[in-house]
Amino acid sequence: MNHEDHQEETLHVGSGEFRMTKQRRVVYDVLLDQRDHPTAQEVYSRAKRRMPGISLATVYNCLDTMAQAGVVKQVNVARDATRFCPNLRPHAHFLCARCGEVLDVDLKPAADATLAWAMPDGASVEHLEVAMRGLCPTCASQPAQLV
Amino acid sequence: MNHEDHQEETLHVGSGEFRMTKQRRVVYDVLLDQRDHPTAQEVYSRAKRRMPGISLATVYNCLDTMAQAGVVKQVNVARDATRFCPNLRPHAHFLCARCGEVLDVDLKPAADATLAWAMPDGASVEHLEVAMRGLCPTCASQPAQLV
DNA sequence: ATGAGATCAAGAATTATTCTAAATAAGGAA
DNA sequence: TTCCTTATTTAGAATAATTCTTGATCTCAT
Repeated sequence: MNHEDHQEETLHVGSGEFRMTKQRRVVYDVLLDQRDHPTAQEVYSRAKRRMPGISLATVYNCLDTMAQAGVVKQVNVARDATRFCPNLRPHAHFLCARCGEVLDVDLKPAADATLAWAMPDGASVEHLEVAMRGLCPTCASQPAQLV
Repeated sequence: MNHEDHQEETLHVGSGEFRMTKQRRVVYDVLLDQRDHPTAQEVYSRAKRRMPGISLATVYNCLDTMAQAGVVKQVNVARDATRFCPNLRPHAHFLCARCGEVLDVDLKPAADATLAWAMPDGASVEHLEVAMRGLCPTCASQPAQLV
């Protein structure tokens, strides 16, 4: 008998644990295959190409579940929709004001991102999110836009 | 003739310039008087006590205008409503996961917050927003919550 | 005083996200 | 297998923050 179509794996990563269902697999693969920090809507569009019946609610559920489990990260660089990324290294995000692209910016080896900040004595930081805006290398080297 | 009631001042601060109208004055004073990073709704509630006729749309407009002008900062620590603060020093924000309070965290003197990050070559950073979550000193020193 | 442009008010519209309820799928036990 | 319990998915309604629209009002310079 052939198990391949129905077998699921249970993943233990980060803080949580969750079943890798078909839908979650698709959503996760979407994030892995094109690492451009898509929004939930964008993930939904891409996921539908692979699994036409998938629903937007499910995409939200999957992203949420995986974010809880620590398998993907939620990214907020602007005030619009939350974006998602499967990069688990400690990193910041850089939104290019001209082209709109979102880049990962790695933490330098052995660096401590909180070091520059005068943390209140006794505070414990569990989570850090760094959002930068500016011009990406490509756009910065381009002549100023005439519009 | 008495000018006091109608006279306006024009402020030149940061990048922009704007007229300090009665409504903007009220909104700005609300931010100055209680520096707890209120949301637009919260600013609206407080502003109405001083100027009952003010509208929510106007509060949004005022906050937006002043943010553009660089007189207040928009703060995004969680995914919920944007908060506002009149602190113009370079600083990060710390959201206490237990009590919900938002604290300002100053940049250490002469420190560079981007130093810890491996910025792509040639990128120019115009804006940096740092959001931390964890336990504030008060909550961290409290015994663990039973519930 | 007057006219142009900025600002304000009220409510409708938009949009991201969450919630609800019912249907389906999965894993374990007999 | 077959039955049972629980988790997941789905579709659409509900929520909530924010933006937009329109007409009224205010300000400033003339």
